[in-house]
Amino acid sequence: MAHEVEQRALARYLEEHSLKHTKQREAILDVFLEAKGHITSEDLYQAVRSRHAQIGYTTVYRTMKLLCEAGLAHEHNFDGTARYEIAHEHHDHLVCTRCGKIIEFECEMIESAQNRIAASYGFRVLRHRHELYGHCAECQTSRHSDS
Amino acid sequence: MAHEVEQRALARYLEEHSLKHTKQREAILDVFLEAKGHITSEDLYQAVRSRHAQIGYTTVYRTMKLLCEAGLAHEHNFDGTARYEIAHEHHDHLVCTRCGKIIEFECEMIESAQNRIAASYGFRVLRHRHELYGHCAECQTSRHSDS
DNA sequence: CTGAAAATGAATGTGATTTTCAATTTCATT
DNA sequence: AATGAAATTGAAAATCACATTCATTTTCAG
Ligand SMILES: [Mn+2]
Ligand SMILES: [Mn+2]
Ligand SMILES: [Zn+2]
Ligand SMILES: [Zn+2]
Repeated sequence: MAHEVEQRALARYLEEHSLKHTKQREAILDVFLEAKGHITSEDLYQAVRSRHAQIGYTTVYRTMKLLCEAGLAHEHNFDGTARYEIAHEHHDHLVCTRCGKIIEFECEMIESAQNRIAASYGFRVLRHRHELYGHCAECQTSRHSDS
Repeated sequence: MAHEVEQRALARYLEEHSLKHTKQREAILDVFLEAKGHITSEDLYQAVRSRHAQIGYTTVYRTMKLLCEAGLAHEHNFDGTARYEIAHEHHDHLVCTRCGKIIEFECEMIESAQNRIAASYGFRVLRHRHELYGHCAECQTSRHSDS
C-alpha cells in the first residue's frame, strides 16, 4: 500500500472522529494522491473506477469532502465544478480559460496587504480566494475561440 | 423616467447589437438601479414584480445578463447564487459569512503585484476575483453559528 | 462472535440557472 | 398606418452539479 504517510493521516482523522476505515476510503485516497493537478470529482471517479469498478460516484464525492475536512485535500471552484488538489502550502491560482492550465502562485506582499485591509475594517478573514483568469503564454498566439 | 444616462446607455447597446428596446428591459434596469448593494436575481425579481406584476423571472434573469454584457452591471458569485451590482470602478470584496455584509476594497499595490506575477508567467489576465471571507466587526463578538 | 453505528451506492431530490417554444412585441420598410 | 421578419417574452421543462435518502452491507468495540 502506497502513500503511507497520508493513509496514516486519514486513519488518524477517522479514529479521532469515530468514523470507519473502509477499503473505499483507502482506495480513493490512493488514487487521488496519484492523480496530478486540480482534478474534478468526475475525473477522479473515472480514475477510481478503472481500478475499483464497484466504487460508486457518491462515495468518491463524499470521500473528497472527507479528505478536505481531514486537511489532506483542498477544494477549488474555478468554473462551476469543484476541483480537488493535494493539500500543500497556501497559494493562489492563474487559470487559463482557453486550455484550462492552472498555474499556482504565492505572494507574501499580497497576503499581508490583504490582512492590512481586513484589519482596517475590523474584519477577521477565515479564508480567501484570489484567482486570475486569462490566457497562458502558450495560448496567447493561437487564434481560437473563448474570451 | 429616471436614470436617463443608464437608459440611454442601454438603448445604445441595444441598437448597436440589433436588439430590441422593450418596456421590460427598461423597467428592470430602473428597478436594478434603485436597488442598493449586491442583489440576487430572486430579490431583484421580487422588486421588479412589485411594480410590474406581469414581468417573468426568466426575463429578469436574462436582462441582468444583458446588462452585464452592456457593461451596466457586474455579476459576482460569493456563495452559489449570482449577485448583481451597479457597475462602477474596479474593486474586490470582503464577505461576512455570518451576516452577509459585503465590504468593497481596492488596493493598487495588490493590483500591480498581480500584474507582475501574471507577466512573469507570460500570462495575460482578462479578469480576476479576489474575495476575503470571514466575520465582520459587528459579527466578531456575538456567539452564533457558521464557520 | 455480536450488535450498534457508520458507510455504501443506486436512486431520487434540490436549487440555481438555462433552454424550449408558442404567443406576443418591436421596428424597418412599405 | 399596415406589413412581416426577427427578436422577445414567460411558463414550463430541462440541465447541471451537488446533496440526500434509504435499504443493504460493512466495520469494529466489547
Ligand atoms: Mn493549487
Ligand atoms: Mn461590489
Ligand atoms: Zn492556456
Ligand atoms: Zn457580519
